[in-house]
Amino acid sequence: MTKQRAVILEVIRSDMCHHTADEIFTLAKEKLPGISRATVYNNLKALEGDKLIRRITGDGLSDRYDNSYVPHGHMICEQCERVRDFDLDNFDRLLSDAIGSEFNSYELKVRYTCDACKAKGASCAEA
Amino acid sequence: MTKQRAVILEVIRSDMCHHTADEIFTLAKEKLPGISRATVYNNLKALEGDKLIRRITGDGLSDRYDNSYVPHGHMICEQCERVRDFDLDNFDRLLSDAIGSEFNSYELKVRYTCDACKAKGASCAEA
DNA sequence: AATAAAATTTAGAACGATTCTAAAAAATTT
DNA sequence: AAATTTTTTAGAATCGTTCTAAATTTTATT
Repeated sequence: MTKQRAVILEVIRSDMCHHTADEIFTLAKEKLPGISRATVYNNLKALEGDKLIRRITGDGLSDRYDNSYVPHGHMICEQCERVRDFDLDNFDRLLSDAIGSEFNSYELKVRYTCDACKAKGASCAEA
Repeated sequence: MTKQRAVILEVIRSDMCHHTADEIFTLAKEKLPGISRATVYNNLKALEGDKLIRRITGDGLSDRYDNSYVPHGHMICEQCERVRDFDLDNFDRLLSDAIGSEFNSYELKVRYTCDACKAKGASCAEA
């Protein structure tokens, strides 16, 4: 656990936002100005390997990183792109029944419009 | 509906595989040798806009295209990367209850090891 | 049919996110 | 403290996708 890795993990754990690698790079640089982009990517990969974080792929945009490794649902507002977590009861069982096999992991993303955006605009940083 | 678009749609509908843009480009070129990569991308976007196909993002790799627009689950073998469809009963209802809101679409991907790969290797093209 | 206007195609450049590379620095082992 | 291994750094390279501008095709108008 180098100091770079510690800072990166701290950034990811410091709030509930699901940051992109680039956001993590920017935030980490505030605490460790000399840090390199490659180090961020290296450590994000290592941290996921250690099951400390989880990469969320496929908003079509950049990947994001979740401060929990345990699979759960993500609800993504199509207006503000804010990502929230949610859970489904007994979903693991439901899934393995549906596919007729054990599985290694899953990814569940729901696109919707959040309450805030139904009225006005908002971004993850704001609320 | 230009002849390029017709060929692209035909390629996507010709089998159950969930092809990448590049695979679709290669297959389309067999029928229309002069076709350009940009045309494939343009038409994939247009076809999704017309709700004739659905883009599947985030295997970490290239996006893939589904010959159905209706959301459903995808089970992805981690060995051979073959993608299969599956459905969950009443999943729309379950989801909207879980997130406490209506939603626009969802994406559900399960990573597992398919039966074929539990024994040997296999690719989408083979079986 | 001829003309004009609009939409589509093409080839390749540009782009953004991520990965790779090689050298320097830091950490660990002996 | 010397040697070995791991990590970091900066920037180049890569990959998938989007953009651009010119050429072509299609559609609409006479």
